Formats: sequence, C-alpha cells, structure tokens
Amino acid sequence: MVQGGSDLYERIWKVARRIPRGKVATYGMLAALAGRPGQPRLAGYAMRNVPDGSGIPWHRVINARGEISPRAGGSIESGMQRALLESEGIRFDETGRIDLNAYLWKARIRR
DNA sequence: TCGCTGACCCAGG
DNA sequence: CCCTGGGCCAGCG
Repeated sequence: MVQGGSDLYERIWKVARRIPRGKVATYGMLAALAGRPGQPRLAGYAMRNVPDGSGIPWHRVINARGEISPRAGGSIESGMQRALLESEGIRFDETGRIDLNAYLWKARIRR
C-alpha cells in the first residue's frame, strides 16, 4: 500500500462519486474539490487508476473544453464513455462537445 | 536519485 | 474559433 498517493486518489474518487446522474464535472473541478486546486492532472491520474467495478462514475468526468479527453492508446473506452453519458440524457453536438452551461455539475465547497 | 510522460488548464497569437 | 507554449504534480524506469 502506497502512502499519500492512494489517499489522494481516494479523496478524488470520493468527490467523483458525488457527481449526480445526468451531470458532468471537469478534471480541474475534481482536483479543486479534492483539495488540490490547479492540479487537474492529478484527477486524470486518479481516473486512470479507478478500480473496475468500483461504482465510480468516471465517465462523468470530462475536460474543461466540454469534450471527452482522448486516452492513451485510443482504447474503445473513450467511445463507451460517450455512450454512457448519452444513456443518462446528455447530448453531444456535431463537434462532439457537451453544453457545460447546461450539464456541468454545480458542486458546493465543503465546510 | 534524475528525467520523462501524462484521462489537464490557461494565456497569447 | 483553432493552434502553441508554459506550468503544475505524481508515477515509473
């Protein structure tokens, strides 16, 4: 078990679980809510290390441009992510973008 | 221990 | 609107 690192991942995963169905969050947002503002890459690492079948809605995490971030290797999961989002009622435009103004999850800062 | 990579983001041109 | 460069930090060889 790695110290610190896994703790950081769990913190980010915990935030990701709070994303409601039909809404999306950005990597930068997850990082900020996890206590690491300005470090969106850490959220990307956490998503990459999400245990399969953990129940974490990793597909609801997209980039700040409102698009699905292409993963390394161009695996089929990128297409699966879009399918999952569409099944939740989220629509994509011709350029493959999502209307963040309508679907972005408005999270509240923990006190 | 050092160096490179990466499911990112923002400012400029 | 699109493309480019710089910056941030953790993980791996």
